[in-house]
Amino acid sequence: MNFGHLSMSQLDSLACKISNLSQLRQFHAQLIQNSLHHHSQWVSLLISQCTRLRAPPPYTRLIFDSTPRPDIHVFISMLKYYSNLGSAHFNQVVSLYQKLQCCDLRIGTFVYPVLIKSAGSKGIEFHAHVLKLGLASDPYIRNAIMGLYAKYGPVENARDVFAEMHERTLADWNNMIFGYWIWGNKAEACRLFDIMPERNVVTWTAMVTGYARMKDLENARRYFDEIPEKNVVSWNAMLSAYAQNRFPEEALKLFDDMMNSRDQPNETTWAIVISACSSCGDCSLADSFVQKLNQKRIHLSYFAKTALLDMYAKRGSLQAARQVFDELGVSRNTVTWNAMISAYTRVGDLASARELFDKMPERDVVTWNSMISGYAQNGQSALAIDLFKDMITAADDPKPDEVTMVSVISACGHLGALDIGNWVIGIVRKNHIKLSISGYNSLIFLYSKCGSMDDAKRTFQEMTTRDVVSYNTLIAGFAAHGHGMEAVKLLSKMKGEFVEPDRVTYIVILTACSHAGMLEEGWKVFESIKAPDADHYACVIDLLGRVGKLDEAKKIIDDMPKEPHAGVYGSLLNASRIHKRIDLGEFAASTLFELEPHNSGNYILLSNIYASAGRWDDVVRVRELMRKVGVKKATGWSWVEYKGKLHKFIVGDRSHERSDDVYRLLAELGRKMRNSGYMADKTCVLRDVEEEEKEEMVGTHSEKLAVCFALLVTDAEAVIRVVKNLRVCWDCHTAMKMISNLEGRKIILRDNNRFHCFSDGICSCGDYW
DNA sequence: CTAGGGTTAG
Repeated sequence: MNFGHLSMSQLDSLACKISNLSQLRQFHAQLIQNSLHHHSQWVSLLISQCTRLRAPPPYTRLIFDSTPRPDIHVFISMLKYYSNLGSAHFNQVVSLYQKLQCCDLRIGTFVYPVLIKSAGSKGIEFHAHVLKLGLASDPYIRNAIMGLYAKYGPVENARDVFAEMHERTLADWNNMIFGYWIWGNKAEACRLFDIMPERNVVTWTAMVTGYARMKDLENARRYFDEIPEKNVVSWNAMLSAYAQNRFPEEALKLFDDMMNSRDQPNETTWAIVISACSSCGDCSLADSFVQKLNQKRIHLSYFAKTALLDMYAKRGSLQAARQVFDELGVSRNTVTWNAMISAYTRVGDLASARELFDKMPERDVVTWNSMISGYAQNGQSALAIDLFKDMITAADDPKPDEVTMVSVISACGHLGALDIGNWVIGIVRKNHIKLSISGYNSLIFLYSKCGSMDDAKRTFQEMTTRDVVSYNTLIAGFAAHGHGMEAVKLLSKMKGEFVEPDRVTYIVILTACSHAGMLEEGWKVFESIKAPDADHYACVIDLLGRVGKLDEAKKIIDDMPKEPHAGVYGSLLNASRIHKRIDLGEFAASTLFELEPHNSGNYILLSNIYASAGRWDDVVRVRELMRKVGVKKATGWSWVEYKGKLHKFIVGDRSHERSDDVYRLLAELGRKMRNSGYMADKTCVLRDVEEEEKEEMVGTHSEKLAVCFALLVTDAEAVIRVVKNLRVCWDCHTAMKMISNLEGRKIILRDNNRFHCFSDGICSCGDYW
């Protein structure tokens, strides 16, 4: 195609026929080829097509930036483009405005409404600006400002501007109604609806979305059915009302009605329908839709394709998701990238997620949150915190929001990093981030995991509304500290406040009872569970097993209505170790070797049972079995927080800068221990991984390294807080008692199970006697 | 009117 001999009006009608992005790109290429891209009118036309086709921001911006001398129409079409995107691109808009001022163009007042609308939630920042310019009384500017306050609040400002208006357009009424609904003022919205001089389909649709927002689907439907002349938007509003309120089946039923009406679905419709399928969990239905769309050769917008991507990702078809992502090419926007990143983190592929994260052209809060929570949820708390630090130091990047903070606070909790946690809480305060229930829950988690139960309780009490997670988290904290009674009390408190316990509640309550040795209370709770699952059985086996009722425990396993899983036999094996029951230990272990042959813990437990009975041949046999199967003893990390940094240690690792001092102190402590009569106990065998450290005391476990580091750097009054990511074993526990006694220090060790408070050679936990 | 991110248990 050659544009050279086409007239302007011919080109214009050609541009309006463009129906997708690749055609747009061809058109663009043709303009460049014919050197027409220097002409503002063509650029402006091109950008309006970008708006119509919802082209991605980087592409559209590229078109704008490649224009040597944009005129006012190019600026306006670019601003309109941003205002149509819906999400705020404030920085871009500001830079456009600055550029506009530099361009020595005559700026008419008609620019300001567009400018205000295009800046999204931050458009209000232009309010002061237009006041300063003395333009605030311009009717069009007033409309824009009113609409903005209606959308982003405070809605009172919108009301005031609305009240002072001399002439109100239908759009003003609609905006005001829309604003009242956004801010939850149903009464005012309905009042305006009743008194307004005329209504159009937008008005009715605003009522539908308003009621949907209040989750009042019946009224939403009532208004929907009354709409005199529906359009696609009304249908879409009702469809998404169903989809977002978890009635995907209703949505799909309505979609059928829509197909039989004179309104045909548009791209938005497809986005809603696809996400409805995705939340339905009905893969085959979604597939049949996609098939139908392909057959009819219906073009899906990048919006709908992002929904499709997410649907594939949530169902676990990562390749399909990636294919959609790749096909989107230049049409990808931030949301597409974000959806793909979270698709990867969901399956634990952090490397692929990070690769995309680093490659992305523009990152928003959700991008950062996806990556940070990706790390946090895959056990990489330290990386989550590091990335958060990057986020707040990066100049151009978005400010953290509540979701960010929830992930980061939780990460600090997992690490037991209270100093870093407090620093994070300081950032929450400084940035005036309002915490919701989840935010408070993460605080309770942080405090519980750091041993500050008073703060955890205080946070819990400060909450005006608590959900089941609030209770579960605090109960889990009590469980880890051995506070069984407080846990049980909370269970009745939550019932009194009509918060329904869920399966996690029962797990944490049973754990609490078990740790506190509260057999009767625990049993009562277990019996009250309506449909106990295998996890609950594992807890109750642990409860019985710890107090020595192993035969009863075994009988319960035999009579279980459901198939017992590894956790159930694990509880039995552990109890067999505590009570030296070789018969049951062998039974449990042999089952476990079949269920999870690569879990080294089971082999270690069994060999410890044999060792405690002096059956060394069997110990050797288990060790050989491990070698044959190819399992190695798991090695765990331990760390201490010192001066806002985590100092991590692991068996055999000497990379820490104070390692030489640490090992020297360790040797010295070992000598002191032997002199005071401590003998390496033979019950802790299978210490192969620690062979290299034979010369030191009983194997050098990571927690001993961490404690020695803390002894070196902290003063004598400070409490030493160590966190280990595995369960502390018996001989190390004994060593901790000795160290606390020898050094006269209080040591708090949190393993992945519970708290151990050592002082004067005694530990608070009742686990190792 | 539409797509993406968060808390708890063993």
